[in-house]
Amino acid sequence: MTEHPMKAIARRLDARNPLDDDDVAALNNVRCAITTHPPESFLFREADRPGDYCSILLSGLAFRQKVTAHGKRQIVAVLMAGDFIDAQHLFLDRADHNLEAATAITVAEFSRHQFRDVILNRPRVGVAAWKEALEEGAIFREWLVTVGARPGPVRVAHFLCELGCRLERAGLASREDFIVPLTQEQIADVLGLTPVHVNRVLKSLVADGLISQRGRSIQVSSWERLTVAGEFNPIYLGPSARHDAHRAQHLPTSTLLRPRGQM
Amino acid sequence: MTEHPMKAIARRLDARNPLDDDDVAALNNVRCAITTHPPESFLFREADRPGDYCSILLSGLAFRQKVTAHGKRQIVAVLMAGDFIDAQHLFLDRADHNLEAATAITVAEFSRHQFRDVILNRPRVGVAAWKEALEEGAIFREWLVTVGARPGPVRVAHFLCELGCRLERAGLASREDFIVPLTQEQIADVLGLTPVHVNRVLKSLVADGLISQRGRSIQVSSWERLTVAGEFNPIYLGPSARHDAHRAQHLPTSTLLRPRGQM
DNA sequence: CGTCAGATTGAAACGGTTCAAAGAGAGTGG
DNA sequence: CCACTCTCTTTGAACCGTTTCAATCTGACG
Repeated sequence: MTEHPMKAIARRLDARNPLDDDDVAALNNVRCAITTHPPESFLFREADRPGDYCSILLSGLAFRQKVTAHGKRQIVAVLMAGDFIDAQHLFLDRADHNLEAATAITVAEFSRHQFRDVILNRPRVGVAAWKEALEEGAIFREWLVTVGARPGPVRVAHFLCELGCRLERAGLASREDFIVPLTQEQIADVLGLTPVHVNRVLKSLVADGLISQRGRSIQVSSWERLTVAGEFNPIYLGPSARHDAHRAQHLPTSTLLRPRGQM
Repeated sequence: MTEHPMKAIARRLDARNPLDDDDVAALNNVRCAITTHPPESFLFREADRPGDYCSILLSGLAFRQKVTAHGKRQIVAVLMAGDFIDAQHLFLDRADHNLEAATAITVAEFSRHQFRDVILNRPRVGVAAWKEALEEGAIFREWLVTVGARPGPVRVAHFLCELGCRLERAGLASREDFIVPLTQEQIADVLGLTPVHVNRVLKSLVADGLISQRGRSIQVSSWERLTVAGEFNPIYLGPSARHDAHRAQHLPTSTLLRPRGQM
């Protein structure tokens, strides 16, 4: 908890691509500080020019969101401990979305310019950062599929599967028993549904025996059935996701998805 | 057209972050080749391990797509001349989506490992590549908003605005007169609608005098009215988009979007 | 014990889908 | 140059998943 915050970053990057001692030393030289933010606070807003820092989330849950001209909010990413908050601002000088804390959060802020130099001058760190950024891109694509092409019940199940997997991977929970610190309204804004509908779908998942709820904590009764209900295939989360996670079943797309090299 | 294909890449990267002569020379040393692909051909498929090349689109239109377990296709990105096709595979070794040609396309393929080395060892090139990748991320976020939070007519108008802007920026057309080489079914798969509904919405845009159609070519009658109808704010496309493009009007979100420094 | 945000439920309404059929345009072959 | 074909576009009408509105319930907290 009170470890040097740069260690958290080094650990995260090392998990993507192994670093050597010099890399870690270079990261440790980056100036940084810890800040905390209450729920519903904004770390930056669309159109802002970011300051000279880049940060990762140390604890709590946050999300990226945008608001349409008609006042509808869409949550476009959910961040948990270890995730980069504003990697975009390493190289782009204007925010395209808002970053909001869902719970109380603690954040490690470090010098953007110093970190940028490490990324650009140390290939191993650069590769790790690239993987990090590209994996977030893969999540965006999967979310686009969920929101654009899946019916409500599948969206909810898929979202639960993803959260479970990511929380487990981050060492924060088991994918079969975790807490979703989001209101149903926020879940609705993730999935492009209404809170009322999210509520009904959640109830039906419970009624069907796929999950049970205690407050905001979710117990998955049958991980396999939930992945089928959510058409969940964790390939997009990258190689370190659990190996035995179930591939999506019943693929009527055999021509499209030729499984080549079983992994 | 028959220029050295590496030049196209150098031009694209230079537009994101200025390169010097050595950078360009390093890029020119990367082995590369030109290939062509007919409409509906796939350049790679989900779960594939990419080969040792990385490519950009030289002409034609292509898109990234995924197919759900229930057989619905979602198009998650549209690529036009100059766009990177598989930057993800520079650092990730498994494809998370399918890449399909919408028209006949020509592609410049270059050595993935060589290009990767240039990116990692030449900071100016690295910065340019980062900006490129991060801007695509911003487009994903905006698409998520469109698909998740905007009604059908707004989705269609927004998509037309984005295509017009990007085609103009790429020097391929005027944003007020361009060709969309996609079927209405493909547009539907971009926007998470049915082809029937896309057709009706398109007709209504024509009836309202916002655009006119001749085959698949679109003439924008009033760019301003179209941006309002599409809630289109080009900030997410990055700094080089046209300066006078209209910001989204009627923002009931003044608390969220404080305009700070007019650009 | 009162309050307040969030969760839950019901009933009516609607945006978009589905199904089905007809029209339009481009390319092909006789 | 016409007839044929095939794909894409267009239109109508019934249907349905989701939204909307409104009311009630629940649990946490001061």
